[in-house]
Amino acid sequence: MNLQDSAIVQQFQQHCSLTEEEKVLLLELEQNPLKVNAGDIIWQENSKVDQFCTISQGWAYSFRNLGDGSRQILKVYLPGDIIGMRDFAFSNRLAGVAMIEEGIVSHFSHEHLLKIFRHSTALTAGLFAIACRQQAVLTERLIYLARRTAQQRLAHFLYEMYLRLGRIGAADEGRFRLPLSQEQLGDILGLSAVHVSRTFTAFREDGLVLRDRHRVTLPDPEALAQLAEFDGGYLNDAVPALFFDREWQSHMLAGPTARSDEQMPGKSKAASAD
Amino acid sequence: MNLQDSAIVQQFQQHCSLTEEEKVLLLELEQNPLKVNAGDIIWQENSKVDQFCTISQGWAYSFRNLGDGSRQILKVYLPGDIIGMRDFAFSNRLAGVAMIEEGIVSHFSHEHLLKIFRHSTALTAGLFAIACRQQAVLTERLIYLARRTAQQRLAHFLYEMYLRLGRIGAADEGRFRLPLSQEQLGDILGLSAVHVSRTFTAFREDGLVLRDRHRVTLPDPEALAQLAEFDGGYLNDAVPALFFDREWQSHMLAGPTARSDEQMPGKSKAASAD
DNA sequence: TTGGTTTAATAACCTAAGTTAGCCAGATAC
DNA sequence: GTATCTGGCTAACTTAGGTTATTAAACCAA
Repeated sequence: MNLQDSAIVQQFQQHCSLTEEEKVLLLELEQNPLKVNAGDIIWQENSKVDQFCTISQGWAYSFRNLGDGSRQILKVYLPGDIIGMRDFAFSNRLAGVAMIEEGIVSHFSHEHLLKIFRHSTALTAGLFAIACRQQAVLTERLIYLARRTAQQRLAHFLYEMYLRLGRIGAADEGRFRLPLSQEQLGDILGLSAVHVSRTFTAFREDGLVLRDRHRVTLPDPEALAQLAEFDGGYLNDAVPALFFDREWQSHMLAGPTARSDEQMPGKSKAASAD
Repeated sequence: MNLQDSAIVQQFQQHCSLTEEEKVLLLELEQNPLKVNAGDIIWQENSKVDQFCTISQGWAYSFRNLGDGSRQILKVYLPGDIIGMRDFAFSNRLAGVAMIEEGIVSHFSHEHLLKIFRHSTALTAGLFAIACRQQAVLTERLIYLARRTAQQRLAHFLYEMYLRLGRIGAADEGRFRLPLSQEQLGDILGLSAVHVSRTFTAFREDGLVLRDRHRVTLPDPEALAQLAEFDGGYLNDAVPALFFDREWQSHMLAGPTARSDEQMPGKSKAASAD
């Protein structure tokens, strides 16, 4: 694993220049790559929290099995995402995580996270920002699960995936691969599989979404976004605090002890680590 | 404001011993107390993110106004909570915050948060844990908004408030004050006010919840929890990482430079900062 | 190939919750 | 005092989405 291959390093560098030490700290997160198969459980609900994990290939999702036999999918993870950081505050997992398709994951420990906290304020702020972004994504989902129609929910999800996939180069011109069954989509959106099917049929008739198995085409992504009342603010924003922090550091550390690559990025850019 | 008055310090000390420097860092969060009235807007949706805020008296809530004129309440804040940390990663507020009743809030800056990151790994981990807990609470809400009936939603919310209020000494024997109108409850639970009323009526007939204006009585809180399929794991858990960190520090810093109050708490206890 | 399994489409029917409206009880104002 | 307003309760009606079932197509294993 070198610098260019690391999706994590790339994400941090989108909004913040990194020192060599910081790059090493991040690369260590991907030190133990492990090949996993479709359907593999990364960890079970209620299992002991001993480590976190990054995903560098494949799709995964976190889920909760509910008392009535149904299931809620909480989040879909794409390459470059950090999995399970929420469990930092808990001794047992609040949700299970499973692979949607085969891929590569790397485990890292609590201790490593604390090591980052101790050694780099910038990375700490970055991780904190990632946690905040995850909360924002969750909040957005909460709103549309609570208040929107099935069409809006599906439209919102598809458009969000379109944006996320676009950022990692896995979508172009409204086309992307979506390896999820309608049952899984239902578990994401709080809908029955039957109603997901009905909704896709309605979208097909309106020419909003074309779906052939796992290939999805959005002829007019913006129309979909409008239907979903999609407001991208929660995905596409700067991290002002990081920027400020670098300013502060270079101010205080100016002189022979200042780090070598301490330039300000012209304009801090969106992070997609969620 | 002295040590004993600070709800924030108390919360951190529930699960981690603090050095004097750390206590000062936390106390500074409540340096600028401001009296606010019922209905006052702390900040508006989309306004610029310039600071965060702690609440030491009164209730508040965060909300989003939706396109169709409806509104979703995202979170209810009680004394001791930190408000708006999620916005750390954004330049504009994703949600507004308003007071439910009069109270006291204290603003603090981005810069102060970074100062904490720089000066105390323990506080950083604690703040990170708080952010994780907030995510857990949000996740729980997402699940019941997506999957549960109106009765379960209301039962879950009431029981959660009962636990949170109990922890700050504002509930006893199933009785507490809940200064929320049925319309506000509907905005929290994704229900119409009419249906909230119907659900309260059903609970009253079943003897599960008695409500007189803002006084709520739960004759049998556990029955309510069972109805809601309430699993308290997301509220009541240790923060193992903090514990580990102290162990590490005392290991490395042992000797004359070790801090004075560096004892391990017998058993780390739940934090309620969410 | 066959037969089994998963996934998807559609129809028929059912139910939980939304909507609208009317009414009453406390507050608050004049 | 009376008028007004807000919050809450109930009833009647509507609707979005759930449930069950059937069929067909795609995929997979032997």
